[in-house]
Amino acid sequence: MSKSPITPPLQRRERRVLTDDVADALREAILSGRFKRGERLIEDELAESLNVSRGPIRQAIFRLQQEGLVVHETHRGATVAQISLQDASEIYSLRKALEKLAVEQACLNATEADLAPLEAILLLFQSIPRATMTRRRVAELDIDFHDALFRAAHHARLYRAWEALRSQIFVFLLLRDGLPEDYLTSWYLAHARLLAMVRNRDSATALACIEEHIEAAYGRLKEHLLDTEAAAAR
Amino acid sequence: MSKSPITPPLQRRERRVLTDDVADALREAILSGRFKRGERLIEDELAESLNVSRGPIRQAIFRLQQEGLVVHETHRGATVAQISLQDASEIYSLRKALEKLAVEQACLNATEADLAPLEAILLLFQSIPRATMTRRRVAELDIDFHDALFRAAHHARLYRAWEALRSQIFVFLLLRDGLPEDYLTSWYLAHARLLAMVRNRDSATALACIEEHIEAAYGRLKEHLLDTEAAAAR
DNA sequence: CTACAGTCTACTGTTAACAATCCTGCCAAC
DNA sequence: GTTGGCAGGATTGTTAACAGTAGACTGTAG
Repeated sequence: MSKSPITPPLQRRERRVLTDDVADALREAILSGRFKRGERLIEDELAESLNVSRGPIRQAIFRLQQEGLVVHETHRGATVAQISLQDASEIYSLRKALEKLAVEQACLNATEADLAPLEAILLLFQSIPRATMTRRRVAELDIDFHDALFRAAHHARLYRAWEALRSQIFVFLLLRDGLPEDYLTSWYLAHARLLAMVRNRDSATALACIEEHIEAAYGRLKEHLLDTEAAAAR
Repeated sequence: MSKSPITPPLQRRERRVLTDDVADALREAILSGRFKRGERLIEDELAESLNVSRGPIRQAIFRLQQEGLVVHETHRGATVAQISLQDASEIYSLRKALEKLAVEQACLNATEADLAPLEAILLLFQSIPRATMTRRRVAELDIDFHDALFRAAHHARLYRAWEALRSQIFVFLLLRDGLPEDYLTSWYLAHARLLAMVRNRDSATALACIEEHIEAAYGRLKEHLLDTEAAAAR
């Protein structure tokens, strides 16, 4: 996920605190694969390597647990979360429910200013030469698009539920490594269509659209997971 | 919410830690109204009154924030969350989405053992003399019933999303203070019907049922909030 | 009376030392 | 060979002291 480009004007600039930095660092380390799945996160080690005391590390770990990137057991410590087919099923079924609500609410509440970021992401996507496009870059744009959609819904609790899923979805998006041309074009079309429908306040069609979109994403993911699983079993 | 009566067998008895106790104490204090809405939670005070250092208090506050009972701002401290009509709308729209998914998944995954607690709660409800029934007791049974439903869905992430809403819903259930006879009977009927449908794996009807149930609950709540708001304005 | 600057206090954020728990490896007993 | 203690080390949970910030308070000038 890229840092949000526009800081909203005249809003109380929320102060960053050590825990925030630590959480960002750990999240990045996990997402970039520097920490392997299942690896233990030892507070002392992290504290030393990040030059911080254990307090902020501790809080950051709890935050990442809430994001689903880490599992923590009392007196046993934290480990990087592992993902299974079952997890994928959970994540995408919940995601579908949340995105449907988001679309519905966005159709009701979104102003044109809320939709501008979605438009901007699509334009940005178009402006990037296909040759320089990386899997990671697409994943970031994808997450940013949906993030903006959830923001446009103006539903704080829904947004927090989405936050608990977001990083886990990002992990999935990074799994595959090919970037076929037809994926890029269909990515653009699907998102552009969705935006148009929300803009038209066409709730029913938008709902069908997002549902299909998420299901397609899950289908591709599942296929990939089954493939790699089969390959690993060999 | 009453403590769960049956501890599941052969499961790693998760050790309780100070943070857990503190979180429970604070939650109880908020739900019982001992802490008023908007009241500041001062770490030092709480630490002293609970005879614990500030560490566990801190963590407990973050946990309650995640449950939506408390809002926390950097360098400013935590306050007990206040609820508005807008919040009620958010909570019930999200709740509807989550419960629909829960019902769907429960129809797919629930074993008879998962449904037994639901049955038990209904029996318990019947066994309590109407005269001794309190608003709080009904609220606890209500939350417990839905909690068991979410458990029966066998969907860890969905359950965590529900946990982030549960206490807030409980607050709403405690708001009104009358306990009309027809409310009690319709409560029983609605929940019994829902259970029967899940047991029959009748996903479509169960979905319609839960949707109606949540919408009715929201309708009653909204009416009440508008009433008290109007009364306060006078 | 209002607007503004500087100080002061109460509180949160951070640190580092202390206590409790879990896990490992070892050894003895059966 | 397997089971059951029993140290010892590694790691988390807890505490208490230190550092930094936000908001209130005071006093002064316009």
